[in-house]
Amino acid sequence: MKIQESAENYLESILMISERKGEVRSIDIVNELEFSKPSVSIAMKNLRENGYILVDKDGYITLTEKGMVIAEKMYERHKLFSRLFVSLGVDAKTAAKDACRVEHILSDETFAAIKKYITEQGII
Amino acid sequence: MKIQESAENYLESILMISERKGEVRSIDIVNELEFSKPSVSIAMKNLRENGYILVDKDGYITLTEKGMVIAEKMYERHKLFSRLFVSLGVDAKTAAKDACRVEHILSDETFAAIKKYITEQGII
DNA sequence: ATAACGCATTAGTCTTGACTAACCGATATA
DNA sequence: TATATCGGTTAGTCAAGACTAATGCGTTAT
Repeated sequence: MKIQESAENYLESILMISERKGEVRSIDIVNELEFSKPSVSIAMKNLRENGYILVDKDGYITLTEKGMVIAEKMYERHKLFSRLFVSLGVDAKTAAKDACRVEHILSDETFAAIKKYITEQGII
Repeated sequence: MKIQESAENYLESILMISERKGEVRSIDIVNELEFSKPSVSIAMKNLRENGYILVDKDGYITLTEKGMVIAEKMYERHKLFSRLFVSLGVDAKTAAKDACRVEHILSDETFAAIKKYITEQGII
């Protein structure tokens, strides 16, 4: 089963929230992403059933190894593109919004090439 | 009505085909994008009904002013990103595929910033 | 003249991923 | 104790955008 763009996004959010506040429940994701409770509930059910997250009896969510791999990949891309766009003069909010879309669609090859370039050039 | 990503893609293809072979019918788009005939037929119906294209009695398609504006915007972005990715060392096919996705999702602001940078740096 | 082909369309289906309305169960509070 | 709130779930809906199967309809070839 190929992971979908929306699933990648949820996993990334779980990682971001857990770094920020230490624990993650569905309601935190609702507030973070501004999706409805049912939307998040159904997404968490799918992630759980496919082995990307664990949910304890009190509703606290943790990433599995498999989920963490994806979350970290997306988070790295997100940070890189946000910073890149801002350093090119884009407004922080727009940069974040664009990064949030771009991060999911680029091939590994293209991402690696961009990363290499901006690292070598010392752009960010 | 906000134009959708898929509509932008069809308009861009119409422009590319018309530059390449002078005339465009639905079947040319089928061959170009490798979608099914019904998918293209329905898409053309929507573009026609929303004033982005004209279709004559023999099925030949032309862009309206409104359609051309979008087609050219996407085509410019496509060319810029393809060339950029290739110049960073990405395989041409992958570069084209990634450009084809990125071109639709970036804000005007971010695209302008990228364009400015790569022009100033003489990258492509 | 009839069969075959090429192009377009119609009808109906599927998946992704969002939504609202309504409800459940636990905890907190008047 | 009755009720309100909070977090979560179930059921059902919607839109975008693809698909297949089948049909219509000129044109070409037998």
